[in-house]
Amino acid sequence: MEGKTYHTRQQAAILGIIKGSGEYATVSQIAAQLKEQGQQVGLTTIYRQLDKFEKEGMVHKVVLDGNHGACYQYAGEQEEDSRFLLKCEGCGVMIPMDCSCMTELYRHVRQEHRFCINPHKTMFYGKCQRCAGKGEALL
Amino acid sequence: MEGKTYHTRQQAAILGIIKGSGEYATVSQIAAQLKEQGQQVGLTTIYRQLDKFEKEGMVHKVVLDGNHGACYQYAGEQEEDSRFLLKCEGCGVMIPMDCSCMTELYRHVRQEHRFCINPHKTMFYGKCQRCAGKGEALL
DNA sequence: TTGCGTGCAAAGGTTTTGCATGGCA
DNA sequence: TGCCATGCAAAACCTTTGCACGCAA
Repeated sequence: MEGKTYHTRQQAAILGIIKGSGEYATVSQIAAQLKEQGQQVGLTTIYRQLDKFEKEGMVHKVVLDGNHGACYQYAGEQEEDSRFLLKCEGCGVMIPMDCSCMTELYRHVRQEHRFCINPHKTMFYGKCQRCAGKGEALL
Repeated sequence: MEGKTYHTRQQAAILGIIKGSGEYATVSQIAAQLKEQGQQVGLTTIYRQLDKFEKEGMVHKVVLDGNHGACYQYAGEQEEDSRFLLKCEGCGVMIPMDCSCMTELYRHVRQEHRFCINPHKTMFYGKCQRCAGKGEALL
């Protein structure tokens, strides 16, 4: 059902990057970090490796408005259904959150709405405290 | 604070399309529908009008993984904080939902997490009942 | 008449694909 | 040695920008 796979220098390097920074990173950011390390890796390879990692569930992919390019994050241990992502429409910052209220919500949606949510792609847009405070002034 | 704006044939045509279908539509889909109606409108114009509409709150913009291009929907009356969007990772269908549980969640996040969510961009990914049933078989 | 709106062309990004080469097992 | 992985180049997309012209007010 599944062809064999090889372990390569590039694969290890990419994995090292996204494991290292627990943050969400775009393909170009990953490429830049690899370059800094002297580990030159082609963009195509990064795309293909991340796609594979995502299918395996090893990394999570999130597509955001405002950003250029999708964001990827190492899945790692955080095997909780209580995580979710906030992205501020004001300053663009991304804030990962963790709260049991989400576990509750997921259960509700699954039971009442017959839809099984993938917690790792949950995305909320809105305003962080600072930006909400500014009102609509400078957007 | 705000320059004057003109009403144009193109603006009316675009608004007509997104008002007509309550569904989410991409720019290219809108362009295609306009063409069908014999209402030729340049892509640039569609982008600029939708951007303006979004800033005015007249339409909502959502960026999705799997889709090519952002999706826009007429805001219309639905002035409720209880709506949210589900996108099935299996078959790609988008399911709008409406449930008071979200109003509750938004309040919680605002009070406990100091983040003010924009309800119209809320996006959940997951599996609809049919696709969840299929297990991981295909895909 | 004024100046916003339009649309073409071109540029700027990200992502995908084809294909020859490289390298793991 | 077999075959997946790589990476370059090119293509395919979506989206934005510059600029001259059109048109609403």
